[in-house]
Amino acid sequence: MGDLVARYKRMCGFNVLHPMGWDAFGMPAENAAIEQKVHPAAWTFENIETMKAQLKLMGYSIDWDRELATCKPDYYGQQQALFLDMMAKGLVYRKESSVNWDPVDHTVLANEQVIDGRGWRSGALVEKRKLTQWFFKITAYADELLNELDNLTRWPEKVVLMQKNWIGRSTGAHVTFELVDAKGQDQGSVEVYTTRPDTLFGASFMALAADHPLVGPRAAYDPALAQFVTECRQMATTEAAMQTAEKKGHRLDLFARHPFDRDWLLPVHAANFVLMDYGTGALFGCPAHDQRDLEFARRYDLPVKPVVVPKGMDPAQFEIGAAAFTDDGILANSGFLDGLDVEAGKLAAIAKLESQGNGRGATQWRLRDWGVSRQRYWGCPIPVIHCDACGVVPVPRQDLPVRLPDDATFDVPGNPLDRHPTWKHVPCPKCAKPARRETDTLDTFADSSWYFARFCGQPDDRPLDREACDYWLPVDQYIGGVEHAILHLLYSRFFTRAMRDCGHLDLAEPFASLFTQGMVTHQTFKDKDGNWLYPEQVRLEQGGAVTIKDGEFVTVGGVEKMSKSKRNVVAPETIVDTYGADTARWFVLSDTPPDRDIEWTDAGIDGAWRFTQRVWRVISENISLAGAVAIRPQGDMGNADLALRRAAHKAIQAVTADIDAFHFNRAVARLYEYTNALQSGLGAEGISATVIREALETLVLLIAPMMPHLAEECWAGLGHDTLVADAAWPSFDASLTREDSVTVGIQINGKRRAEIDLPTDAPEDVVREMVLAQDRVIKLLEGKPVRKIIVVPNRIVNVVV
RNA sequence: GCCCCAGUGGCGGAAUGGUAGACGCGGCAGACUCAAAAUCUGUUGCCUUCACGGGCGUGCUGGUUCGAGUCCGGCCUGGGGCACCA
Repeated sequence: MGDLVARYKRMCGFNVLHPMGWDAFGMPAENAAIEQKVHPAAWTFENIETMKAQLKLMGYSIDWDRELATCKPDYYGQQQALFLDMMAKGLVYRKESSVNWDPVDHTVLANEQVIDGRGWRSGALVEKRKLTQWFFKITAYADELLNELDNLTRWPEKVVLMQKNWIGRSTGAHVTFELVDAKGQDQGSVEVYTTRPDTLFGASFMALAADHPLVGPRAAYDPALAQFVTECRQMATTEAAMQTAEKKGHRLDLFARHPFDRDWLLPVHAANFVLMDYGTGALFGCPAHDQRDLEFARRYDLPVKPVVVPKGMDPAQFEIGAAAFTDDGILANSGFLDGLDVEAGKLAAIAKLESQGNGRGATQWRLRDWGVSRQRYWGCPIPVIHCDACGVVPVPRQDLPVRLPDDATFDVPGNPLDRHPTWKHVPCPKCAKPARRETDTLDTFADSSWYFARFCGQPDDRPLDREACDYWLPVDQYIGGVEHAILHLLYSRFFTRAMRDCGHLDLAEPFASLFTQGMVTHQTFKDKDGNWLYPEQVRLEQGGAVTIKDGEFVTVGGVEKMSKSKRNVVAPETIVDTYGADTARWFVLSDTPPDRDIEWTDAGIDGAWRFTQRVWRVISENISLAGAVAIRPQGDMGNADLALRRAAHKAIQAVTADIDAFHFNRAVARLYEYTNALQSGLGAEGISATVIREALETLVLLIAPMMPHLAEECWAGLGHDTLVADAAWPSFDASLTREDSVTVGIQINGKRRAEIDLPTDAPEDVVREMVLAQDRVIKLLEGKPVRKIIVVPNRIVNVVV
C-alpha cells in the first residue's frame, strides 16, 4: 500500500522519501532468548534479514540507504543524547510507581503477561510493587496535544477521538474536606477531585484509594484493613477491570465534614474503585448520580439522596432505582443550589467553595506522565549513573552510547543488566568514586517516537540533521496499523515537541496525513496439547480440522491478527513462488478497502493471476499494431477510435481519483473494467495506430505503481528505452470523459418503473416533456393527474401522482 | 462498565440522499479440444410468470423525505480501544 503511494507520487513528479527501518527492541526478542536460548541480538538480526528479503521479493521501492535499526548503538546512542537533552529541559524525572511483580520469577510483568492475576510463566499471584522509575513529562504538553488535534484534518476522526478520550480533559473542582475521628477530634483534612460539585448535597460517603497516605497507617493497627489493601493491590488496575469489578470498601475510623455544613459528617471508606493515580486518590460519593457510587452505597446501606431531578418532575416523586441519574436536570434538596440546572449548579457550587476557602475550580487530565522504565535487557539503556555522593549523574556526552553488554545471561529470572557481574559498576563521572549505572532500559515506544526524523538524515554527532528535517518533515503520508492509534502516535507527537524545545527541529506535528490500515487476520489452530499450529500444518475437513501429519484433532480458534506467536501467518514467499510478486501485490490491493481488517484467504487470487496474464496478452498481441512512440492521437477520428479513447481517459480519471482517496480496491475494479473495454475496443474495425498506442500505454502507466515488474516489461516491449517508473502519470482530457447521453431511471411515486435515454445535462423542462411523452410512462400513469416532477440531472426523474 | 466502529447476493465487496449489488471470486450453460487444462462467450439476489411483467430485498424496529443501504430515535449481533504487547 505504501509502495503504491510512493510509486504513484513519484510518477506525479514528487520527490519521494520512502524509507524502511526496524523497531527492533522489545520483549519478543527477550522471550526468544529465554525459550530458545538464542541471544536477543542474534534472533533480532536474523528476523530482520528474513523480513528484508521478503520486502525485496515484493519489489518495494524502498531507499535502503536510509535503513536503520533501533537496537543498533548508532541509533540508541543518539536516543540517549535526546534523553539527556530532555532531562536538562526538565522533561524527565523519577518517582515511585507500582509495577506488576512476579514474586517467583523475580521479574516485572507487562499487563499482557498477567493472566487472571497470575504470572504467565510462573503462575504465581502477581503483586503490585513500588519502584522508583523514570517518567517523561508528557503532561507538560497536555493542552497542546489536545488542542492541536483539531488541526489534524487529514487524520481519521476515529483516531483523533481516541486521543481526545485518552488525554481526557475534565473540568470540576478540588474540594477540601476536614476530617475528624469518632470523638470529634480534629484529624486534618483531605482533598478530593470531583467533576460534579453540583451534587455535593447528595454526598453520602467519602472513598479513598487503598494506596492513599491516610490508609497505610491505619492498616498497621487494623488487620482487616491490611487484608483489604493487599486484595486491592492484587486487583487488575485497568479501567475495564475497575469498572466491572464488584465495588468493595472498608470502613475507616474517620469522618469527613461536609464542606457546606460542618455538622454533617460523612463516613470515610477505603475503596477498590478509587485509583491513587487519578485526581487526588480520593472522592466523595454521590450514589444518586454516579453508577459506581450507587453500587457501593447499595452494598453498604448508605443513603441515596437524589439532588438532580429530570426537568418538569416533582422532586418528592423522584426515586433512584438500579440506575444512577446522570443526565441534566434541575437541582433539588440542595440548599442554595435549588432550582439551578447542572451547569449553573457547578458554577454556583465552585463560587461558594472559593468564597469559603475550601475549594476551587480545577481542570483534571486523564493523561498521566509516561512511565518509561523497563526492568529488561533488550532496550535502550538509560544514560545515567547513580552515585552515593553525587546522586543521579547524567552520563557525559562523549561517553555515549552506553552500550548493552553482549554477554548477558537469560537463564535466571530478573533483569539481566542488574545481575551482570561488571556492566553496572562504573566510576562516578563527577567524583570518580565507585558508582552504579542505571539498569532500567527505556520503553520501546521511545525508539519509535522519533525514527521518522532520523530517516531525514543520520549525522554521527547529533540526533538529527535539522536542515534535512526542515526539508522533509512533517511526514506527508503516514500509514500504520490502527493498533497504533493512541500510544505510538501520541508519544511521537510528544517527542516531536520535546525535540523542538531542545532545538533539534522546528515542528510540532510529525504526521500531516494519517491513514490507518486494517489488520490482516487469520484463523488460529491449536493441537491437542495446546500448541499453536501453522495453517499449512492443518487440513480442514467436514465438521472439524486435523493435522496433516498424523490426522490428530485440531482445535479451531478465533480469527485474530496475524502474529508469529500464534503461528496464524502465511508466508508471502509461498504466494510469490506460485504467482509472482506482481500478482501478490495486485491481489492484496484488489478486494478489501484498505482501512478494514481482512481475513486472509487465497480464494480469489486466481482472478489476480488471470488479470496479470490478460495484461501481458493484450499488450504483447497488439504491440505490432501500435503507432510510433511519442505520437499522440489528434484530428478527426472514427467512432471506434473515439470509443476507445473515451474508455482510456475515463480510466485515467477514475483510477487517479481512487488512488488519491486511498480507494485502492476501486482503482483495481476500474482497471478490470478498462482492460475489458480495451480488449473489445481493439477488436473493432478501423482503429488508428496512434489510438492503439495511447490505449496500451495508458494501461501500462496505470498499473505501474501496482504491478511494477510487469509494467516495465510491457513498457520496454512498447519500444521505450526509459523506465515506466520514471514516466509521468497520465492526465485525462475532460472532453473525452463525458458522455453525450445518459440512461436515467424513471420513478412513479418513488418506485422505479421505467428508464429513458436523455442527452447529458438536458434542461429540466425538456426532460419533463420527454418523460411524460414516453409510451410506458403514459401507460403507467393511467391518466392520473401529475402532482409534481422531481428531476435530478443525469440521475433520476421522479413523477409524483 | 464506559467510549467508538461495523452489519448489503453463496463469498470479498461497489453505491456525492437519486436506477442497490460496480468489479472480482465461486456456480451454471456453451465454444475450442479425442479428452482435460488454459482461454473465450453467455448467465447468475430471492419469489412468481410460458412470456411481457409483477412482488420482495441492504441486521431488527419506528421516523424524516417526492425518494433512505446512506439521515434521526430505539434495539440485536459482531469487532476495536480503555496506560508495561508492539
